[in-house]
Amino acid sequence: MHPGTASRALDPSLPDRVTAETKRKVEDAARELGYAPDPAARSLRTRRSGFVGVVVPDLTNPVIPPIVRGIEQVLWSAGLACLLADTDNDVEREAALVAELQARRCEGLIVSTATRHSAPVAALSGGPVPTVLVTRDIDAGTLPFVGADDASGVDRAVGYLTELGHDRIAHVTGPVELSTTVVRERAFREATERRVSGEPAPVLHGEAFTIPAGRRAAGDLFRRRDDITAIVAGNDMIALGCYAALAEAGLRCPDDISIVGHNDMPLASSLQPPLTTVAIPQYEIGREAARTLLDRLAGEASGAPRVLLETELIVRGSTAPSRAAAPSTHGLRARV
Amino acid sequence: MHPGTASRALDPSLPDRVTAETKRKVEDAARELGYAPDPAARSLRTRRSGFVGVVVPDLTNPVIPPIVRGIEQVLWSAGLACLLADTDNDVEREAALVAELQARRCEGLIVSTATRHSAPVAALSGGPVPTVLVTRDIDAGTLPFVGADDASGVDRAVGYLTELGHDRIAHVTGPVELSTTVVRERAFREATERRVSGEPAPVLHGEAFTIPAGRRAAGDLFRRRDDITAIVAGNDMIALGCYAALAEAGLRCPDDISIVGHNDMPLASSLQPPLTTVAIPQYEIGREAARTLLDRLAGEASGAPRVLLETELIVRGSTAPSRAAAPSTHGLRARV
DNA sequence: TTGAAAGCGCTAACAA
DNA sequence: TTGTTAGCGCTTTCAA
Repeated sequence: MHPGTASRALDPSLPDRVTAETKRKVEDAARELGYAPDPAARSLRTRRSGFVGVVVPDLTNPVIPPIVRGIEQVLWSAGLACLLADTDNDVEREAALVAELQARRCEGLIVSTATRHSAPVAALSGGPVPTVLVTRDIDAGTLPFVGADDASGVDRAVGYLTELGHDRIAHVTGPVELSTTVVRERAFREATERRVSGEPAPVLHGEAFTIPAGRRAAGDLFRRRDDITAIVAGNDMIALGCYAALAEAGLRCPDDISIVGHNDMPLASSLQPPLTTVAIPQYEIGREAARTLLDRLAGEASGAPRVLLETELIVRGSTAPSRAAAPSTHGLRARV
Repeated sequence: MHPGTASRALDPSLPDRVTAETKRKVEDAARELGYAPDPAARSLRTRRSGFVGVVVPDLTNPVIPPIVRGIEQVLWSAGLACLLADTDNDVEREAALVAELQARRCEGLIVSTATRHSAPVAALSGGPVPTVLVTRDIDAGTLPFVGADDASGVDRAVGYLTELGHDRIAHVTGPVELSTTVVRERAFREATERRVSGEPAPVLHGEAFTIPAGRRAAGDLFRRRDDITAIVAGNDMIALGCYAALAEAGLRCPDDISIVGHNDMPLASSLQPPLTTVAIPQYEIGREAARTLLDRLAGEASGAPRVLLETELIVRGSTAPSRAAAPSTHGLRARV
């Protein structure tokens, strides 16, 4: 038996390069000897490493794991393994890990970036390793992006609130360094401009997608305005921060103020009150990002497309008709 | 310049194999040319792949991500990359992924197994690839294990409940296929046996670590017993299931029944009531598992040690003094 | 259809 | 200390 023949027999991509007879014999022998081709040698010869790098900002952020699962699942079934790298939302770490992943000859990269300004990520466009961005875009817009259609989700949220009679709606955002914040904020401004008369709706910036950040920003909001009857939160953690600020201000949700979150993270329905939120198809986003990368690896696509998957407004207990609709009990006015 | 010399200059493990002068020259040239050694060729020569496989049962399970982060962080700083594989709690998938990871020549494996009976995982012991189990052990006990000291955590939970005057305590477990369930259940039986007089405390089995499973099991419990005043839940999701079953039975937590969870998952403090729970050091468990693997890779350890990290009882709002302490208002008796 | 041979890029052993 | 050489295990071209 000759190594070349064996190699041919074991290669499933070109069948019938050998006799059925030889093929069977080779396979039997391989099984008997517990033989499996050495990936390093194969990789050296074929110039393909067989894995892709997956860069995430923080695995502890509840939006991320389902996305990673989706990615991982599609990639494994395409015969590719995932090298996982967590940047901890740190641009320097991100730069180091991206470099390391390239040095390891990943065939492709799927990145959820630390910030929309990330230079190391932007530098990937036009480079040798095909890259797809997931959930978090960069300003440059030069790389393929797969995420949720947050804008239409926010628009629907604002629409729902106005249907409930709210006309004093505020937005408490996440960190401005993230594209998700920018997109949601713009969508909020446009939606309120279109649907609510009067002066522009207030927008407060949280410095992170965390409960304390949301609480601080919402606290500021309540100190400045006592007429707000509804809040669109940058995400569900921010919404939880709003819950806390509300409680501190002696207000109740949804009786005094309605709140809408974003993402429909796990346990959103177990909170008190259960959170009305814009759900994004996290798992499907991951799968689609992986598929998009596979297309590029196959050389079947180019450019920097943006794939936006549909969102859904999940109505739960944190939203209710505005009491401001009846002017005499106008929102927070009651307490001043 | 000769390739051998360059290779020596670039190898940080044996310093001073070359002149400082040559070393500088080589490094400059490398930088200028953007040269980085090809990992496949290096791997082929050195017989080291430079990565380890990380097998998880479900990245969506809130206990897992912090552990993976810990693993990933320690491993990266040791120059090893993580190949991530999610088995979705499926033994066949687990078998396939473990095989694939071995075929890819992982230097080591860190596994959180799908079940404590997993044959493919058990087969890893004594095999060529060093393996460390994390959070979930196998019955065979033949592999190194790193996890939390659940037993003492459960013991402390039961102790705390008895201090509050509870003497009718039940346990709603997770799935019996997991070592965590077995350990916690045994600890519960021993603790109640030691601290509570009378007949053995009731134990109900949930079929998964999910809210519906906890709800079903707790519902069964309430149908069978109306004297229970406290529940030790198999984990926090089971505890949430208990919340639901409680509400359905027209009971309140902690007024009628106290509940203690396990893990202190994210948002446990945001639930209503905030969940009293046994916290496990998830991140540190991951780090320690990675360190344990590194020891084996360095050949500095053998055997199958069990490393148990300390737990902590976090007291929140789901536990309160037993009303049964005052016999006339004895727990659930009030409603029958 | 199969055999033979070359070579992917590196590192380790040996020679100078 | 540096240069030279061989070979890791595979795939692929070319020849038979």
